[in-house]
Amino acid sequence: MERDHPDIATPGKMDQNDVQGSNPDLNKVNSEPNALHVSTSPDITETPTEKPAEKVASLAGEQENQIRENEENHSENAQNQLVLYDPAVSAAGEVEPLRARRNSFPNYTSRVLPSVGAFTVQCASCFKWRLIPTKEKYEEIREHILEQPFYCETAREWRPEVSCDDPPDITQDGSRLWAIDRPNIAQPPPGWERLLRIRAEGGTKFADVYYVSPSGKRLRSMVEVLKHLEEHPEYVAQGVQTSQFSFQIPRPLQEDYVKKRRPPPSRDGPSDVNPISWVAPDGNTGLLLGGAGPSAPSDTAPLDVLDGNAPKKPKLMGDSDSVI
DNA sequence: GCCACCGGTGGC
DNA sequence: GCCACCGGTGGC
Repeated sequence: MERDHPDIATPGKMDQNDVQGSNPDLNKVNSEPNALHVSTSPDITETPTEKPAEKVASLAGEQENQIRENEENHSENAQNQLVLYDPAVSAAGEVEPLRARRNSFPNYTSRVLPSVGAFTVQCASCFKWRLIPTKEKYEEIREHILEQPFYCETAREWRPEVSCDDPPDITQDGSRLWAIDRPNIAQPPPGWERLLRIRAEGGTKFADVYYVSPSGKRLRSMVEVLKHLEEHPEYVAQGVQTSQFSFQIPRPLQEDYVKKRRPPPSRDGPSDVNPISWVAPDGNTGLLLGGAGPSAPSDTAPLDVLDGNAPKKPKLMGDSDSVI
């Protein structure tokens, strides 16, 4: 945490259109606990001639409208928001350059998967989004977001002067993909890493979570975790418990990011899905994920937590109402 | 041969 | 309808 990332997240114009500030609806959004935002680079499909960055940019533009609609129509609850930024766009060098992702081809990119670019959490009081400097800090906040709501003052740990009077660090301007994260997910055990991998748009699933053990083993389900712990009693001896693992994935705000499950074969009915009707999904709150990138090993997404305590709803979102 | 990513589905 | 889980495989 030393650097604030405001810069990261601000590539562009996001500050200006503060959707939040001017849009009353946003407040509603705030009542959502956490949201994640992902930027989709995936769509960027081919066109070898174009550069990734450009594509991303244009894509972002398209999404904007959609997002706005969502904002307007919906006011669901976002719980945690993550913001990711697309490295390609923002040029961030921050995170590690480590391995190139599988889809990054040598020259032309045929597709780039989105990755979490930044983590944000919404202030429970003013509802502005504050970027969280590191994934670890984000995970720490997320773990207790319901019992310990996040406020701008909380960010003073890394930004001494910040307060609700300051403009938001990031806003939903359509340049990123946002997703809603789940609140209260345990931090991974020391030495372990929880990775969130965003899948390409149009697939059957939004993302995958996996854990990397201290020895580098990737585990993709609780079953695998259990098995691995059995094979490595030393971890158990160190205090590692299954309750420290969660494979819950955030949900994209863009409703059609994930392909719907097969359209029921109705016989005459237009079984075809109509591409365009999306109704406003949920609020827009959320997180943004960025494009893949440099991000390294962990591309997880940052999350932002929003308020766990929205004045209005007594229950936080959560879980119970998952989705829908 | 490995493994990151994706699809598909059983079970709730 | 959702999601935990895992098989398959393209691309390295």
